[in-house]
Amino acid sequence: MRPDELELVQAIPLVANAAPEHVGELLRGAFLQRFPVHVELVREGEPPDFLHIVVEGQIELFSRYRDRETTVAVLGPGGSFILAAVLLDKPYLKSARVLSPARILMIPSEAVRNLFGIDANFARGLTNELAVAYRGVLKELKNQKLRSSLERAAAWLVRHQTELGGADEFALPFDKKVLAGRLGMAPEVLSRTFVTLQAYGVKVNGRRITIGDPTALIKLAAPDDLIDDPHT
Amino acid sequence: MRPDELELVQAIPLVANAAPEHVGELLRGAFLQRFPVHVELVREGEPPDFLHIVVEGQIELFSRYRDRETTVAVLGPGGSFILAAVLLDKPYLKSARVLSPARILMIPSEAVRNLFGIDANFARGLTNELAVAYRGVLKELKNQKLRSSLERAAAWLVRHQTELGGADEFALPFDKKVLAGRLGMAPEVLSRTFVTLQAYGVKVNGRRITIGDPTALIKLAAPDDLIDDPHT
DNA sequence: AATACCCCTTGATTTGGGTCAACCCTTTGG
DNA sequence: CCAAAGGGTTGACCCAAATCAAGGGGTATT
Repeated sequence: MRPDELELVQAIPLVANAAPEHVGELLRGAFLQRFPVHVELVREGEPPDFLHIVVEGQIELFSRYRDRETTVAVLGPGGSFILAAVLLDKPYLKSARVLSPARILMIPSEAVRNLFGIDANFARGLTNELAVAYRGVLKELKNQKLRSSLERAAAWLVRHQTELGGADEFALPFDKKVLAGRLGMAPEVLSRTFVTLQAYGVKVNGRRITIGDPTALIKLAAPDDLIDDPHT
Repeated sequence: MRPDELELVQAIPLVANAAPEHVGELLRGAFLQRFPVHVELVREGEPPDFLHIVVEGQIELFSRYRDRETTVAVLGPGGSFILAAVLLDKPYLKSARVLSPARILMIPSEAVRNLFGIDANFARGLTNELAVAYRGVLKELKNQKLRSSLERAAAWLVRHQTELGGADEFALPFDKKVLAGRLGMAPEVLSRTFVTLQAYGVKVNGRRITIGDPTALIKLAAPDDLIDDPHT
């Protein structure tokens, strides 16, 4: 790994948690690699060779069953995946593909497990990350079981808007097809949902979204910290 | 805590992971308490005062949103809940109620967090538990998004049967109403689902279930270790 | 410049599952 | 012994969302 890459990698919170004298050990067998769009990084059912951390780009996590497929999450820089599989040394439960050109830090899973036993601070960091991830999936499960498609879409818009600082106009971070998967609906349904949302002041033009009447949208979405807030 | 209770509690895996000299500290402020049916043990949104471990009985974990409610999981002896909330010191994401008379070990969350930093073995145990829980919710999310009601019911029967050692006749562990919630469908739908399952050799008489044609049922359910197996 | 491909939208139709209401049966309690 | 309450089933109906099919519009390719 080149010096500038090393610097980049050491800035990642998970890595930064490890004591300086341990970082070398952790990264000895690690790669920082670029991947083009559409590449499938990991496939569910395989044994966990590496812990993956997104440095750049977007990664879609999804699962297959019979002839169906569902998106579980979309990760951006800073996101890590298959942490639980690495810690338990059990097969991946989901697959991952590259959505937009990405750089991924791949740390051998054995190195992660070893350091976990040696470096308490690193272990603490991993566990926190895992706890946050746990709560994330749980929120997603609640989102799916408790809300309608329209509510999910509205809530996603509200949350995304606040994450972007509250600007009343912004661009979708990925294709509508992917968003539909993330929200748990067919692409056609998302299309119609956007039409319905016009009545709540939402204007859609390609990837550009305008929130014309935040109050109305929020009333529809009924955002709930225990479902939507990524930090609660 | 009485000596016989202490013995019972020390046999719990999570507790047994702690070094003997730490157990006293962990249990100093702990309770082992009995609760009658219907009691709501924790309510979502509240701050996490205790880590809860089920010693006896059944606990339903559920969430509310608007006027809806959904069951997230049903725990038996050995199950722990709200571990992630305790570790992060963030509000509970789900509520818990007693389904059948229960004994619960309640450990002050601060004691858990303190010992986590001191006792590496205890920390390892907690993290493993958390990782297993993470994978559990993720499987449940896949179950919901990838399968139909009929498939979920069939898969549940298959899995429950194998967990009971493969007997072709067994009793439902809780009310059908609760099972319906767990499976993510209305009680009426579960009723109709059981009727449909007759064509696959399933006989239902009150709580008694008979699996007449395991092959047919398995073909319908298409069980998948990455969704159904609690240990994978 | 023409073609092919992909993303998205729109319409028509189907269907899985929810809701409402009536009823049965069992259990509990006065 | 009867009433009340709660779990469960069944029928009728409705609605949200999936599916199927066609077509529009942009972009990349040759």
